[in-house]
Amino acid sequence: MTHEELGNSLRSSGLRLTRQRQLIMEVLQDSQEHLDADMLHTKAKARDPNISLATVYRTLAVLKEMGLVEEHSLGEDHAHFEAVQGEPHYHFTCLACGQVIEFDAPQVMELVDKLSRREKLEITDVHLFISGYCAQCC
Amino acid sequence: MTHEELGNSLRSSGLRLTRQRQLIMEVLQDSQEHLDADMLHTKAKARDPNISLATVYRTLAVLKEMGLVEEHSLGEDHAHFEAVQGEPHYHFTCLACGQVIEFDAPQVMELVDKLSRREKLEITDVHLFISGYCAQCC
DNA sequence: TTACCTGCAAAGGGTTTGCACTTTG
DNA sequence: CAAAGTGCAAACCCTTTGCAGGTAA
Repeated sequence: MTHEELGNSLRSSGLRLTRQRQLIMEVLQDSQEHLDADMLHTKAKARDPNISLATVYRTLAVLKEMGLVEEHSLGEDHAHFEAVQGEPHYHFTCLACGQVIEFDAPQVMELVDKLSRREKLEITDVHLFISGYCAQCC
Repeated sequence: MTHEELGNSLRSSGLRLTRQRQLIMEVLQDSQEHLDADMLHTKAKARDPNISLATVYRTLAVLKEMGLVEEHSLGEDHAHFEAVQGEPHYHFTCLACGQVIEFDAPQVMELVDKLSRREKLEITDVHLFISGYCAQCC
């Protein structure tokens, strides 16, 4: 997602492309991990020392609403965020070391499609989250 | 789960069966909904006006640890709790009316088993959570 | 120019904890 | 009786919000 693409997406919703919004999007995209709001804030401050945590939260809400960012509860008491990639995928978290393993599983969307047809649901979000202990920590 | 069964489970972990713990377990089992801590506290107070919210939280932690209770994040900012039933099952929440639909899906555990073998994981928890709009709210 | 956005600091709300007292085994 | 559990209130921590000043379009 380029500067222009982000700007267009925002403007088509009547929103503005600010320095802070672009920075937060960049940090999310540059990061392979699943950042929480505080880590994101820290990384963003490295490039804009004045950016506030409130802006981080407000921007995450905007980006989520636009479908550019996903929020996950990875078993902790606070949220983690991730720039939306192409294919849907899911997460395993090790309760000992905290490592997150991503995996895909097309069966999940098949199952969800069946369910939504059967129950006439309009699905907006699917989260499959697994926790336990990884090979190193078992 | 009877009084005696709960007592045995607790004692085998070096814990005690208190009036409060039994009450909280009973309220959870009698309830079909997915109660949050506050609703559980309210229902428990109907039978023991002195029971505190802190005890509810502490007891939920104990029951979770023992595998008798599951905690779910149903898309809200606070947790919901449910006495563990026989078969694993999953949840859909309507973003408009808040209704929760439970469904089972054996494919999920198949998939999880494959993943755990491939990655040599020891799985302790599996949560599949779907949100969107139900037939009435679409 | 004028909405919209930001930073700051304070408020909010669910959850946890320290402590003195009570209760279980 | 000793160890574990409870109630109360305060502390915690993540997240949201009110407001005055700043900024994109």
